Amino acid sequence: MEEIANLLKKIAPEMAHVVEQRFEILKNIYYNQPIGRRALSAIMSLSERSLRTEVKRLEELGLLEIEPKGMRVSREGEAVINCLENFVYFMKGLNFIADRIKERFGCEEVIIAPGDSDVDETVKNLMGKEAASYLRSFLKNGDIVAVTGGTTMAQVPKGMPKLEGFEDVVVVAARGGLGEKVEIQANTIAAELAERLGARYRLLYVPDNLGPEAMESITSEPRIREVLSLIKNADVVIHGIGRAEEMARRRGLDESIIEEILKKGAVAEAFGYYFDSEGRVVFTTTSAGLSIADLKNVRKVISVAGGAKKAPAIRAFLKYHCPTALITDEGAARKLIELEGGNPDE
Amino acid sequence: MEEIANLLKKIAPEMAHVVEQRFEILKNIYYNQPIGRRALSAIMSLSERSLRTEVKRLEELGLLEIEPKGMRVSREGEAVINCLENFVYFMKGLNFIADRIKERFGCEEVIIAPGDSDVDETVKNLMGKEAASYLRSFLKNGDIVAVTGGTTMAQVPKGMPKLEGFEDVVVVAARGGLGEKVEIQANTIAAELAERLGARYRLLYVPDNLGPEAMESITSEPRIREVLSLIKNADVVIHGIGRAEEMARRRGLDESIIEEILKKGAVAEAFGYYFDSEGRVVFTTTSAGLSIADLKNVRKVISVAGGAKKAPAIRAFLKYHCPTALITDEGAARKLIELEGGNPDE
DNA sequence: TAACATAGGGACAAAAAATATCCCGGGAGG
DNA sequence: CCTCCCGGGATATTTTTTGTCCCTATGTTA
Repeated sequence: MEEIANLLKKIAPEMAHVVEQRFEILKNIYYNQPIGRRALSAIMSLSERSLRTEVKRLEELGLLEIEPKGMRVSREGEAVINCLENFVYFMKGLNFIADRIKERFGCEEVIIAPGDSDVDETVKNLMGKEAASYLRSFLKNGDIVAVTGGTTMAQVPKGMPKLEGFEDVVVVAARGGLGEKVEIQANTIAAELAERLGARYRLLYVPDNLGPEAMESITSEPRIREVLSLIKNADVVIHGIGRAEEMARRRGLDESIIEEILKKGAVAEAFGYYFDSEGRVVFTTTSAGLSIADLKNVRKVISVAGGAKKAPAIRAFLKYHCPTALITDEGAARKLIELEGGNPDE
Repeated sequence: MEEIANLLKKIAPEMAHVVEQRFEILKNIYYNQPIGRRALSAIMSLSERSLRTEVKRLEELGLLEIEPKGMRVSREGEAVINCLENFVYFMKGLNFIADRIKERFGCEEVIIAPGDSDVDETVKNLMGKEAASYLRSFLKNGDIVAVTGGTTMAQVPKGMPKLEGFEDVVVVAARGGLGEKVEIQANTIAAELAERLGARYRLLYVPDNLGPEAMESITSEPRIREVLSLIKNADVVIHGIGRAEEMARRRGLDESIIEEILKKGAVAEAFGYYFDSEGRVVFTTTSAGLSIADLKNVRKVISVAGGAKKAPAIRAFLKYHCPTALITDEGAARKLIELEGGNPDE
């Protein structure tokens, strides 16, 4: 397949754009159906008119159904979306970019979803799907899986089909820490993922930023201790990476502390740790859960994060610790190569 | 590969067309280089201007070199031609057409070269190559191979690489019959094919249309008898199919006889036999060699014929006897489906 | 050497296609 | 009932493609 994609790019590079765009349109409709032209043209940055001509084509090709309620992708269109994803991957040269990231940072696996989640929310679905299918590829019954929160992480359980045979898997939140919307909290994600896997789950309720005494008293609770011990023995960790400032705000840190963190050059956050652009830990929230030093002992670490804006954060984290697998998107991946002084397009 | 071609046709058929056209252009330049725009636009039925834009693109893509002497395909262009050929096959849906022909006429194998040899002489090369590679796939040392003449058949030895290990193969002309240009006579082709295979060959010099007495005296010659016995025991027959009128003229039949043959509805000729559109034998030239009744006993029969104009002739022959393999081209294959009341494009 | 054929490429008008903009009637939901 | 969004038609404008004609360079032949 890769050869054919390269061949086609050689003889008709325009085709890449056309195919990518149509794929993008189809995908966006799929995730928002039924949707109208105007709404869609707003989501994608495309003039309504040019979207209309494309849509008309897609309808003629039978990939799309246009109803008074809006547009929906046809049965055939769905099939095309699924098949096309891999093809678009090669068409965009993402395999090449993935290889370069692998080589540069030493990851075992790098998976890049086409698109940029900064621009197109649906790309997060793809990342979730990829993370889920990667997890599935090696997960054994009896494993302990720790997960963190975040909007991207929230897509991981959604991308996982209902499975059986994982009754002895335990999914657990990697860190305490609330203060976020419930649907993107680690605990929620852990529960959802467990449900998909047919596995068990354990929740961890430890607020961020407790004082030392309060922390001690909470972590001495037997139920909490039990969960913490699970976390320490996690076989798999799936986690998001955030931009330092954004995460600090979302976690409700004091403005003075935020200022201090940023002054120290923090650009990335993961597990409640803040990293500067060289991958050094510059600040730690006092919360219970997975300690970053434990990462080395974890069998599989899966980092999931995308969006061009997050590229510096991803880069910082990769410099600190190279995960087993990085699941990202095209926007972040291209930017990452740029930050490393390369040109994504060869 | 087939899936990708179908996918591409589904989501961007215009692009598929562009790829086909560029491939066609590249191929035509390759077989005629160095060639100018005007000459090329005459060969292909394309306006000079539109060819010019395409050519410019191909040059920008580095597949083509434009020199004062004319255009030539670059080294990379050659690679693209080679790799793309199979892909174009699926893109044009030729596999689908081939399957339909197989099913309709019961052939074991149908191979379709892209293009139409009526329009583009170079397509005959492709047919020759396909025939050669098919022959190679099953030929055993010790086999007897009988061949006929014709312009298309002449491409079969040219498409055969020099081989070893076929020292005990004997290639022989299937029918006597001269009156053609030497380079497309069965004897010439037999000799050439034998040379490529590293095999032996035997020639057959029996003119067409001898009187009964002359025929008898010739066929009683020991050397002739020996060749005839080889032919009767042929393991493989590779033969062309011609249009009845054209062949009758080329063989130098009397005008009155030609008229009579055509009156009987003859449309096809093979081995010196003439068939009407229903596949009935309506006339036989009196010549020595393979009798058409012997076809049934031949292990492998390979029919090689192409060009939209020949479709009725091919159809007639297929109705008489379904060969093991039919090697034809796109023009003939599409027309064949049409004649059978189908639509080549589904 | 001069005439000739064929090469690529420039220029420009005509045609076609893509694009922007606006508006209309219709159905769903408040 | 009104309002909002839906698809789709109509039209003017811009951009791209296509058709035509001519020019000059280069290599070949008489």
